Amino acid sequence: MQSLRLAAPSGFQFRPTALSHGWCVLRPFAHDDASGQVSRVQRLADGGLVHLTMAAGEAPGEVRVVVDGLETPLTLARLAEVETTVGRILGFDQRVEDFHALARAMPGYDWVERAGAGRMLVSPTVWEDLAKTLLTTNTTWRMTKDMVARLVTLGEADAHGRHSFPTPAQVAALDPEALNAHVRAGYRGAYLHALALDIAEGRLDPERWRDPALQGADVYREMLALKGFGPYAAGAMMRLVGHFDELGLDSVCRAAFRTLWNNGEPAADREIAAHYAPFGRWRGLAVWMDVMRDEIVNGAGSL
DNA sequence: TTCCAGGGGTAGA
DNA sequence: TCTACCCATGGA
Repeated sequence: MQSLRLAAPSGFQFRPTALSHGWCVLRPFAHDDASGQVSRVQRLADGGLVHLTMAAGEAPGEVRVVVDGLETPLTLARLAEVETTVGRILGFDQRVEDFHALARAMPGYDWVERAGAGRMLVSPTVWEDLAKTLLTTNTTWRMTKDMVARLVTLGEADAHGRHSFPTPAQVAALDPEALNAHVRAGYRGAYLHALALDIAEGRLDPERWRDPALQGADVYREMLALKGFGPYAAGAMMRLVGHFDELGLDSVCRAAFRTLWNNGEPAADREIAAHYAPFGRWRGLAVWMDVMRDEIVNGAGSL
């Protein structure tokens, strides 16, 4: 076991980042309500499996990471990989200052900067986020958690039986029927298998989408071209690769808008879009802040 | 039994 | 661009 202390960017807050959406409770992530810790098993580039436990550090702007499962002290290469992975998961590279400045000036959004919200918890690979997003479509959150949990058992397990997220090759190695017999993803199973196969065989490189130099419209178009990814799924994925110019509306976003901004009345998507239009290139993030406001500000425990 | 969930694909207008 | 219909799954 080895304990690390990582320096987070200015203004970073652990809790609102960990709870920025439901990802912290989708395997292999786990969230401990009492301690606020986020943990997961991670497969390193050299094949070693580590269990990472991430938490707010004692000092402001510090994140504490406990690494378990491999011989310690870690080699320098493994140490560097763990630091990079944790920084990515917690969005250390996400620049939220401009969004905070904008939110500060918008009625009803001043809490965002005060709470230190705006960073999205992401997976170590875009592939993992794609697979999970696909499994949120047209199903309940409960079912999503169950499908993801079954999918994750295809990954390698550590000595305690805790699995890492399977690689595209591990998922693609099963035939579609066997995959779906295991994951029980319904019609989504074929899309999941095709996605894994495209990545494993090099036809698709979703990691590229994290390049901030890419135009959001181009990334969005490529996401929409994936089977099973419509406006909701592609819009939600955009948030996870650092582009916020799509709304990614789903039933949760519409419900949040109805409650917060429309006197409990249903609103057409064009009305919702008009509300978020003043946020410009940040509108996709503003949508999600409304969804998570109760969880982050009040600890609603809805995850 | 029917409805619906953190929707999307396809066919036909 | 819009609509109708279909798509597995499982809880309410």
